[in-house]
Order: sequence, then structure tokens, then C-alpha cells
Amino acid sequence: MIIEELNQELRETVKKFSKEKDLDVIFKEKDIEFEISDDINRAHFSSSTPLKLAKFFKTNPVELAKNISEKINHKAISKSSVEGAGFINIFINQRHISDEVKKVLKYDKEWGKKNLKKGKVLVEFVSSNPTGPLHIGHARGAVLGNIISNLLSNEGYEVTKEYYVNDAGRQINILALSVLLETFPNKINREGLYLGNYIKDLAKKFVKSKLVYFVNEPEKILSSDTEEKIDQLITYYKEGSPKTWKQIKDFSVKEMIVLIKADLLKMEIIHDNWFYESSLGSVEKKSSSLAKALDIIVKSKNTLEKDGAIWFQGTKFGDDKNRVLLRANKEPTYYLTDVGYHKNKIDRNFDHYINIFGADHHGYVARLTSAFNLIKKSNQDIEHILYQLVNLYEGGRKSTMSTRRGKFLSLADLLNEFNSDLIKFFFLEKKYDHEIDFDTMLAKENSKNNPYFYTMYAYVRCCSILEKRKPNLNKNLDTNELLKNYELLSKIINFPFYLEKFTLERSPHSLVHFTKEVAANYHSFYEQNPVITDNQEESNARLLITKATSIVLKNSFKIIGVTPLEKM
RNA sequence: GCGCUUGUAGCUCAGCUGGAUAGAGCAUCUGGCUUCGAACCAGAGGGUCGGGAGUUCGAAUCUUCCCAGGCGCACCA
Repeated sequence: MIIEELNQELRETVKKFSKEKDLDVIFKEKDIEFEISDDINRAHFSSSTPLKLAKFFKTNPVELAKNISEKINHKAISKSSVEGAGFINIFINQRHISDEVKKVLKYDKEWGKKNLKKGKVLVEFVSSNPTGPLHIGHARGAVLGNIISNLLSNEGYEVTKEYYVNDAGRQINILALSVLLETFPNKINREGLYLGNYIKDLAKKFVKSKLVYFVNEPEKILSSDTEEKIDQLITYYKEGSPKTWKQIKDFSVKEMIVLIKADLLKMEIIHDNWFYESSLGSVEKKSSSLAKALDIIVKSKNTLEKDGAIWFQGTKFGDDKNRVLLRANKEPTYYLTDVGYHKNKIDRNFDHYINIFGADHHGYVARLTSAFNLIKKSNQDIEHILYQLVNLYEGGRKSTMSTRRGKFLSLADLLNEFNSDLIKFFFLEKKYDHEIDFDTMLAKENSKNNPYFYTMYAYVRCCSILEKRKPNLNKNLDTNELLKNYELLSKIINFPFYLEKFTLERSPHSLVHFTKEVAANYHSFYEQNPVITDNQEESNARLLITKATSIVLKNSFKIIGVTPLEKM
């Protein structure tokens, strides 16, 4: 890539210059670089390096810029100058642009893709409890995890997308209880249980599909405390009708996962691996990930015993309090279970781990990271990406979502209103650390303004022209045409650089904005430059620009996870 | 109270690891379809970048203090 070559040249020049001056200063690499200019009338590439280094060289920036700029030499440079407070501005020549455009066409589907082997990454995302269908908040995590995975694998990482299924624990028992009470006649108050319509559906399906044993409702008086009462009921059915309990629990979890998978499939988001909490085994079993993780942490002397429980000394690592790992009754807490899960991840030998969580989990990150660092192998590391929550509004009024109370906007309902590619653009154009207020009515009214249409329309225009006439690569390019449209071409030929940047920055929204800009440049180009004309050379150059644009848009769509349309 | 996070045009958002005149879309206003798809283009107006202070050649961007919103502070998951 030209920018990398220019940076290389710039760094060598600066190095030479400092040797001449007999100075031995080590510079930060990012201080010595060119950036792609956003104003092509000013420059194709510009650098503020002289401004940054003037102090080290004890000279004024303009002077330094002149010195450096005179020494920079690259065959692609057509003009280089010093402007402003000490910026180096350079233009590249027509020959180079033309070569680059040819390269884009040659690489086609591969343009922007790196073939280097960069290591194995495990991306965990969605991981919603199978106690209810996915809702709009999960959808945000889903599209985010998907695009981050795509960006990474495009950069040459070997990516595994994983969904962690919490199929054990109290929440699952509550799910089972909710379905059970819906299945058998009883007069028990359902307060605190899962109340969504999907529970009724599960119960109906359960009755149809299985031979069930009848269970009675408990005769003894239940606690007046909701949570206590739920636990009493769970114990009553679990111990009183173990066979039915297990049947209904397994059935409910299985069915919920079927639903979740179906929703994700509709979004064309497919996890490579579904990891079940229940497969972690028990702490009693020495060989389980749970036991191994606990063992390592205890041996690292970062635990203490209090009230019969084993606590992790989180305060040593900046947590505000210590956390229980193993309860006095030898039951693992959720924390230990998750640490055990990460032990399992570690043993599967990835180089890098990314967890994509909703921002409501942020308090959990420090804890998990400290434990991870104690049990990891060297050269492994973990990273958390937190996305802010989606607020649901109904007619301007905020409505609080709750899976338990059955109050949420399900992904399935969302998909009935909007196509999945539209939803992807909607979520991904916003940075993930920004909250989103979602009002279905408003969203319907505004859906026409979704950048999806604007961007896709540019692609459709390209396709429709290319259907009429194909560019000829063997003919000479009208280089004047290329230079005239450099603003568009700059994005096209620097596409791999942009992708690398977006991946490194973990800023998928930038890719969406980038495609919007490419589309804008193309729309503008389209209005001003009839592509199919009698002037063969001119027409061919414009066809090449059209083809190159379509390549960059198509490759971007693939990473974003939307289907390119040839007609709309 | 402590911690994390957000505050940029009327609205929805980019820009934030310091760089040149703070950008889009929507809305408002003015133009453009007999020609490759007008789901588009060209142009106009609209800003104390939440507020104060600091760091420096330079601050929307870094530091700090306020103000306002969101989230989190379990032997729940």
C-alpha cells in the first residue's frame, strides 16, 4: 500500500536527518506518519510530523518540514510541498493512481483482504440466557459481534464465534417452573416468573410432544416472599417429580435455543460454537474446568476462606470488594462458573479472546479479567467490548424492558417490521458506546432515511451500468479522468488501509460511515459524469471507476453482513 | 456515596491515541429528470463542541473540577 511505503520513507528520512544532526532520539512510530488527506485539493497525503518533532530537533516546524520534504523520495510522488504551520503535503502521480485502480480490479473480491496468518481469536457474543427470546438489545450485540468477527477474519485472524449458553442455575429453574405451572392446572400466583407469551407456547408444545406425568400443586403454605416462594416451588417439583422436572427443564431450554438460533439465522449471524454451561462439569470432579480454574487461583494465593466459602481477593486487583467463588455448600457462584468457562476457553489455545457484553455487565469485566490473567497461558490476552443498551420507547414514552415480565421488543417482532440488513445498518452506524433510543413508530417513519438505502442504491447504480457495458482493462486509461475523481478513488485504493484501521480501532461504525462516503462520492460522480458515452477512452475510465466502486462497496457489505442487491 | 459511560447544528449522529476553515443525514429554503435507475445531485441558512479552569506552537480531542442523563455496585445469572 502506498501509504505504508510513504510512511516507511518518511521514517527513514527522519532517522537519517537525526543522525546528521547527531541526535539520538527515539520517536514514537505514530508520530512519524502520513495520513490520507480529507481535502484532495490540498493534498493526497499529508503529515504533521514536522510539527511534532520540531522540539526534538530544536528548530521551527516549517524549517524542519522543508528539510524532510526535500529528502523524501518515492516514485509515486508528483508534488510535495510545505504548507501551513509545518505540514508536508504530497500528491501522487497519475501513473500510480492508474496502477492502483488496476490492482483493485485484479484483486476484486480479495481487495481489502489480508492473507497473513495473524493468530486465533475467540469472539464470544450474544450469550443471552435461554430463558426468553432474543430482544432488540441482544440484536445490537449480535450485529456488533458479527461485524467485529468479520473485520478480524478479513485481517487474517482465524476467528471462532461462540455463544455461551447459561443452561444451568436458578434462572433456568425459574424458566422450567414457569412452563410447568403453565402445563399443569394450578392456582399458584405467577408473580416473579417468566410471563411472556412464549411460555404458553412452550407449555402447549410440551404437552403435545411428551408423555407427561401429572403433578399436583403443593399443599403446604408457601412463603409470602416472592423469591423465597419461587425457590420453594422449585424444590417441591424438583424433588417431588424429578422425572417430569427434568423433562420439562430440558425441553424448555432446548426449545428456547431453537428459537434463539432461528432468530440469529434470520439475521444471518451464525456462531461456530455453542458452549453449554452444563458441560463444564462440577467442582467435585478434579478434571473439570471449574475445579482446575479454582485450583489455579487458590494456588496463586489470591483467595481466602470466610464463613466456609472461598473468596477471590478482588481488592488486590482493584475491585472494590472480594467475591465468593465457592459457597459454603460447595456450590459454585456464577463468577466461578464463568471463570471455569474461561479456563476452558484458555485450554482451547486461542491467542486472543474478545467478549462482547452489554454495558450493564461492565462491573463484571474487571473481576473476570483479573481471574483470566491468573489462569491464562502466556501470550494470551482478553479484551472486552461493551455496547450501550437500547432503550425502548412507545409513542415517545420510555418503556422498561424485562424478559421476566414478558415486556420487551423481541428480535422476531423487529424482523417482522424491518429487514435484517436495515437493522444492521441501524445499529452499526452508531458507535457502540452510545445509547440508542428506539421507538418503533418513529423507526418505521424514518426507515427510508436509513443509510442502508443510500449506500445500497449507489451499488445498484454501479451494477446497472456495468450490466450495459463492461470496462476494458487492456486499454489505456484516461488518466485525467482518474485524477479528476481522486476523492472517490482515494477511498477505493486506500480501502485496505481503512479496513486495517477500523479493525485495530474496533470501530465497525467507521466502516458503515466509510461506505456512506464512498456512496456519496459515487452518486456525485454519477450525476456529473455520464459513464456510457461515445468517447471510448473516457467511457472506459469511468467504467473502471464504476467497477472499482462496486468492488469496494460489495466487499464492505460482506464485512458488515448485508446482502448486496443488484436491483432494488 | 463509589465506579464505568455519554453530553457536538432544531432532531439523529460522525469527528476524540492533539493538527490546517468542526462534518453528514433528517427538517427548512432554492435549483436540477426528454439522456446510464431522481431511493439521486448542486446550493443556502443553522454551532459558546454541556460549563469553568489547566497543559501548549495548536484542544471537540489530553488533565482537573462542576452540571446533566444512562448503567453498575449479590454467596442472582
